[in-house]
Parts: sequence; structure tokens; C-alpha cells
Amino acid sequence: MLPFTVELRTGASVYEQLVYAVQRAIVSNQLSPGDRFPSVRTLSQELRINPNTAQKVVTRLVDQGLLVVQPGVGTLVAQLPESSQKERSELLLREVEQLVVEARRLSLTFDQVVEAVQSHWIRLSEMQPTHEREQVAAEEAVSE
Amino acid sequence: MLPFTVELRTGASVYEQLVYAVQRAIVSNQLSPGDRFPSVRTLSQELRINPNTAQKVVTRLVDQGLLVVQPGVGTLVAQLPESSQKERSELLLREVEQLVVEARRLSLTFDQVVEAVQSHWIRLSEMQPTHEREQVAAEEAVSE
DNA sequence: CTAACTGTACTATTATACCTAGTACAGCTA
DNA sequence: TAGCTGTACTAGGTATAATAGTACAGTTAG
Repeated sequence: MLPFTVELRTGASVYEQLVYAVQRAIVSNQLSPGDRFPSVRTLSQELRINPNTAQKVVTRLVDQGLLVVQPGVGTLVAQLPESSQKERSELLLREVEQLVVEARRLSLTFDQVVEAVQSHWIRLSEMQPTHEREQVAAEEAVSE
Repeated sequence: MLPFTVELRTGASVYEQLVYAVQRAIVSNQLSPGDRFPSVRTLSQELRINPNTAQKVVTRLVDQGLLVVQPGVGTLVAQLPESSQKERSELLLREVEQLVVEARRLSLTFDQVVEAVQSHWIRLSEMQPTHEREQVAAEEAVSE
């Protein structure tokens, strides 16, 4: 049983989908800093994917600073790393623009987009693992 | 001289980049409804890409309703089409969530994300072609 | 009508990325 | 020592992107 949820769909690569699923789990505290992350072999068996694909995912997440490796021991979930100004600018320049372009293509209003962002922000804040964390008020999360 | 700007980079496919560039141009009114869209052959020559790739782009944009074809005549920029509820839901569910996950990975705040969305919304609103349109106040655009 | 443009539909080839399969090795720990 | 960990290789199969070239039907300007 893996400590996070993945739904592999067609369209994007297994690699990209798995990286995203783990990012999502960490960012929403389904995986907490210090938690053990499944081994490459466990991942590949549970998800029935190739060990190389699983390892590629781990490598990518380590590069992003979301996982840390203890050689010979295993992989742990890291603290959310400091992000560089460059990374943040890239996101705000490219991904946000793409979202805005898509939104306007679909004739959405600015307010609708902001509402959607807020809604997802709250949802991710609420995704605490049930066994060890208390609920966080939605309003508090948004104003963080 | 093409009526929109494209910068082909490595990473994404030429096809995806070109579709996005045209979407961006239409959504920001650099291309206005009724404008002639370059022919497949013109596109392929100006951008030095294969005619098939150019045609694939046109086909995709026609499917999205952003371009309309007049057989034997050419391709025109369409009115922004009605979007289906399904399309809008897909966007708000998937793309917005991906943006929120990325933003939290980089430790951005909710307010920073909203500010970035607003900034791009205004920028796209201001991108009118200089020869025929008046400036639109940024505040007005955001409240649309 | 003719010529020159338009979009569209094919076949075929090459290059790249993704995924798969299998093997091997070094480090840590019970 | 035995069994786990991450990591590093070599290969092969498949899907997609991009390339090149040819052909055809519809529209329009001359």
C-alpha cells in the first residue's frame, strides 16, 4: 500500500504523472517531512511500472529537493525546499500565462479563475493525513 | 511577416508551441476576428517548418473553433467560440490544480499567485494591435 | 478558361523520447 | 552474512514528432 494516490491515465507519460502525484501528495501534506518514501523496487511493483521509470521519478524529485536519499538506507520526504527566485519567476511567467490564455480561450472571467485557484488552494490545505493531523481552517489556509 | 510572434524553443514540440502562440495572439486580440490567418504554405516557409506541421496546427485550431476555413479561399480568425461546461470544468479541475501544486512546491503564497494571474490578465488585455484599437484600461479589463 | 492561390489527403522515412527488460555493483543494517 | 537500499549500465520495442514529396478539389483574379 503506497502512502499516496496515483491514477495513471493515457496521454501524459507515466514518469510525468507519477512525479506530479508525489508533488501533490507532499504539497498537500499527505506525505510529511521525514516520512519514508517507498523504495524504487516497491514503487515499480505496486504500480507495475519499470524499475527504471520509478528510479527516474525519484531522481527528479531529489533534484527538486522534495526527497532526500540516505545511501544504503532509503529515501525520505524532505522539508519543502527554499525555492530560488529564478524558479518562482519561471512559474509566474510561464505557467500562469498559459493558464490565463486557456481561461480566456474558454471565455472564463478573471473572478472565475481566482475562485478556482482559491478552491484548489483550500482543498490541498485540507488534505492532511487523518491519523496524525488536525483540520486546518480553510480561511486560515488561504491567507497564509 | 506573420501577424503574430512565435519563439520556437527546445523542450516542447513545434506543434504545441505554435498552437499556443496562436491561441495567445487571438486571446490577446493581436489577431482579431475576421483577420486573415497565414496559409499553411506561408506558415511553413516563414517559420521554416514542415508544411505538415503547419497544417496540423491549423487543424487543431479549427477544431478548437479559433479559426474558420473557407475552402479554396483561406483561413480566418473566428470569434471566440462558446465553450462547453465540460471544457471549462476540465480546465478548472486540472490546470488550476497543477498551478496550485507547483506554486506550493515553490512556497509561494496564495496572494502572490493571484497577483500573478491578475498581472497576466491585464497584460493580455493590453496587447491590442497598435494600428486599429484604443488602449483598454487595466482595471476595466480585470473586472470583465 | 487559365493560372495561381487555398486547404486537405496521402505515402514514406528519420529522429527522438518513453517505456520496458535484465544485470550488476556499492552502501547500510539487522 | 543476508537482505535491503539507491544507482548505473546495455538493449530493444513502441509511439510520436518532424521531415520530404506528391496529388487533388475548390475559389479567385486575370
